[in-house]
Amino acid sequence: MPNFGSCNVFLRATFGIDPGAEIGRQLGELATQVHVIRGQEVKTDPADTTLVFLASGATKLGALASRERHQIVAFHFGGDIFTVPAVSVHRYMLIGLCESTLTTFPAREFYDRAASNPWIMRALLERSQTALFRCRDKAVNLGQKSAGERVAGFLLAMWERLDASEGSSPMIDLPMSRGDIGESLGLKIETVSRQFTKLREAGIIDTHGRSGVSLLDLPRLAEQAGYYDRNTVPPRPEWVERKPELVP
Amino acid sequence: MPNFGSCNVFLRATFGIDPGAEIGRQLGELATQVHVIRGQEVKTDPADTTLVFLASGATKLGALASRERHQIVAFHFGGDIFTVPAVSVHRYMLIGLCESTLTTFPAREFYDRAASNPWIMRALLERSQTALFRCRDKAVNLGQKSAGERVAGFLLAMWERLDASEGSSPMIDLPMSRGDIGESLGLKIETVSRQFTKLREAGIIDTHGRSGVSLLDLPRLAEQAGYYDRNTVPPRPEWVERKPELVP
DNA sequence: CGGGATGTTGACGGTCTTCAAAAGCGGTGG
DNA sequence: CCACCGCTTTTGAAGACCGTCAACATCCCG
Repeated sequence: MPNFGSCNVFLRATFGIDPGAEIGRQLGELATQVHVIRGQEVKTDPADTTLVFLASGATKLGALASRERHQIVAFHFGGDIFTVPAVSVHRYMLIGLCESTLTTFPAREFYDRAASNPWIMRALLERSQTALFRCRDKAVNLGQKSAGERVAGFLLAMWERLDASEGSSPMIDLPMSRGDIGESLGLKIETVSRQFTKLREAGIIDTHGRSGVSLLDLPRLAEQAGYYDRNTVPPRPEWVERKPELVP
Repeated sequence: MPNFGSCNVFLRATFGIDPGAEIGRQLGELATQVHVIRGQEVKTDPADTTLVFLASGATKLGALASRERHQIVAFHFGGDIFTVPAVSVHRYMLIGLCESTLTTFPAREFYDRAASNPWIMRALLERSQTALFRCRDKAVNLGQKSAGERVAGFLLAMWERLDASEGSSPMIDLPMSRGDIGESLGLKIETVSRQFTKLREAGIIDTHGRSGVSLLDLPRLAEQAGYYDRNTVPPRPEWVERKPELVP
């Protein structure tokens, strides 16, 4: 039985599809409406990729490296479109950070039906690449950066994605716990906490309760994150210090 | 001036396009043929994403976290299609592991021209997702696994991708140096070397020269990689030990 | 066969984790 | 409105793992 809930909102907002159109009906047939509360898992097909539209709320996409070792590979917020992979070497799971409503589709069938619509495929491709680029940046952070750099970088990334109010000192309201942050950054909760304390003592941030964070000094925060310079174009010349080796 | 080299091979092999077709001509106009030797960088547009088809050889896609800190986010081999991101918080660069020939396209324009062809878009989307899933697995490894687990997992992944000869004990010929492996796994070269030594002393692998590795005991190697069990379906039940929290 | 790059091994030190306990927040009920 | 209680967060001390520095061995190419 077709499920026309936030699915229609999704199709219209993301792809510009009139829900009354034939393609809208065909895709709507694949939709499953899901509502989760904080901490609850969204069940996805372990045998095939699931396409997810997060209508409202926030979720974390995590993987099990082994029992007791979780890695969060991405946070998602209202309006996001993403995929939950089938089980391979790691098992992924999608969990609500707060009360959230979402629409899920079996990815393969969705693609089959959407293939004839250039706009949809283009939108899916670009969002997939955005996710890939974010994931690559995460890999760089996990592989090369210290705990302090990771936490600072995390705060900057969240500030950009949560689009804080344009006050004098940007303030963000983190929907995830310190534990979630740790699992996202490959750090233990105690280490995350210590880094928050360091940034607070340095006057770079301030914290309010469990979730409120004021970014008092963005340039210094970017510096702590280990970026060259976030606001100017990165260095262009001389990238070939890794010897080009003798020409044939 | 259109460049019809391995581009035609690419279009035919990947998308089933007859190079004589109009779409083939239009895409061919965007192609740039590149030939690199070991250690040489493939120049890509810092301002826009580049789509790359690797006709033959092998490359590494690396990012600069800062000067002197590189992270390799992916290795690619002949036949692979992938993208090199524009410069954002990190600068990416594509470097040959050995003599390689490839074709590059400006991604945006390629997508514009290919949008009307469902097959191409579908193929691009699925390859993008493959890259995303690999990258997520890498993030899990970097964030949660020990040096020993990372090296063992790396060898298994390379064995699968390089498709070793079907001998009694699989043997692979690594095209990348220990340094490259370290940069891929977020470890220093000395640590990688020590882990190789451990695996060799345990009788799990054997090494021949710089690049040859025999995988003498695959099950034990998978065990060292920290996987539950690579050959059976991962555990299905009881995944919600993270309390679903009180129902409203 | 020789030289330089690549890889290996050892000792030591720093960063993050582990283990343990105290403090703070936030929701519930009086 | 305030006191209580559970859970999250913070803080501290000790230990493990990986990184750093340095020396040596090996491989591969000319």
